Amino acid sequence: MPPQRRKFTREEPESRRADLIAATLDLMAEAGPAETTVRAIAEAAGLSQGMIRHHFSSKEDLINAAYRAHMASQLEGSERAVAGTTARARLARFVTASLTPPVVDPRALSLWAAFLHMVRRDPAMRATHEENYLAYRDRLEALIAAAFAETGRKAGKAELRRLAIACNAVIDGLWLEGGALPDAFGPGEIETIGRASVAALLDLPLADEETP
Amino acid sequence: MPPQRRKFTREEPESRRADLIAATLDLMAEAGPAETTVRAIAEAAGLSQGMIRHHFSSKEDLINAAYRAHMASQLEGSERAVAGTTARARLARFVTASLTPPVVDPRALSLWAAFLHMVRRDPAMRATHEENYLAYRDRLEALIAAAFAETGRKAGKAELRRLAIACNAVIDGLWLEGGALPDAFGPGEIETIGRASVAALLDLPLADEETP
DNA sequence: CGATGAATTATACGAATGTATATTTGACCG
DNA sequence: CGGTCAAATATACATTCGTATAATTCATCG
Repeated sequence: MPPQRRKFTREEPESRRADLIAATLDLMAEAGPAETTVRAIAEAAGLSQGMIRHHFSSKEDLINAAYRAHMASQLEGSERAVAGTTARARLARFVTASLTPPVVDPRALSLWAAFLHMVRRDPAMRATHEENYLAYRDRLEALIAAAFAETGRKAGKAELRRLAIACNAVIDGLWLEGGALPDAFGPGEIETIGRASVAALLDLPLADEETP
Repeated sequence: MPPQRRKFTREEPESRRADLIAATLDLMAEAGPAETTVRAIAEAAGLSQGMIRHHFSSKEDLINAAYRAHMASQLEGSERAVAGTTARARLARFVTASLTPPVVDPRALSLWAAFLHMVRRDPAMRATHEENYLAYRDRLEALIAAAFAETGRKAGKAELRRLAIACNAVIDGLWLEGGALPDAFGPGEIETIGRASVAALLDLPLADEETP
């Protein structure tokens, strides 16, 4: 009787890569970077550990791919459903989308912390990070400028910058606190406070979200 | 000729513990948790690696002690120089102190990220964390309430809570961005935006900081 | 000044990690 | 239906980690 080997089915490399990336993000978020070993990743993906280096050139390569996938998903979350008839409505929905799951999520915060040190050190990851970060802030600044223009408000370049930084900060802070202490807020409380805070910072009434 | 052994001087255990804690925080902030090994800590402290388990019961014990020391230092940073003649001045200085080094610092952000996963898992660290976090928010809410009372403003309990959350969020967000991208802001810009934002959120003019 | 003992160094050990290599197996094709 | 080859498993290897233990050395005290 020969020693039994695991049965398996052949899959497209792309599909396996996606599985490994998903398993990496799960572990990174829930167990932390220290527990995210190649063996743990392979087991979480239901594969043998050789698959990491078969589909990726190294563990670091897999981590980088997982980071890119996560960032893309986050950006997509903020961009979702920003449509609206007026600029103020678009701004309001942008804020709401940025403060709603899956953007605000313990998992997202956990991943952000897990990746921070790697982002600091690895130039490729750092580039990905700054790119997405500035894209988000520019998007916010453009929405603010449009809302101002719509209501006839004038704002200098410097003032616009300050307001974008402030709005971005309150959104980031709520994102952070909502992810760190999800039970400390009632349902919808974070989004409500976020919209009200942006309105107060801009001195611009933001219409309540329209039902799509 | 006997094999030469390192020379050393005896120190108070308390002093050695402090050295090891400082080395741990340095490594954690600059190299990340993965590089913070007992050997690296001992080398950074200029000691041999046996000292970790001689002065602490385990590496985890040392990490916990380092975390407590860091949190105490951070809280002290926010509390510094909150004196002032009026409640509004005290609030303004509290905001400023919370957005000035060493509170706002890439190192502090790095440490926060490094400790996040440990805080999630370890009940003792989690208790330390929530204690300090809520102490900070309560302090902010009390300062807001005092500033309102001073100017004759009335605010319900729920409104006070929402405003404290919002102010806390903008401070946290600026803390995060200032630590993540220190070069993206001019000197004093973060504090200025922080004070202006809190003033806008509360609809309460905050006097510029008085010279002490 | 020699004995005492804790502080310190040095070394060793088992477990776990990332990587490398060898072997097997499933699916497609002529 | 047998051959082919990449996908997949299994195993081995060197390194590093936290921990444990043995061997020294500095400082204090009678």
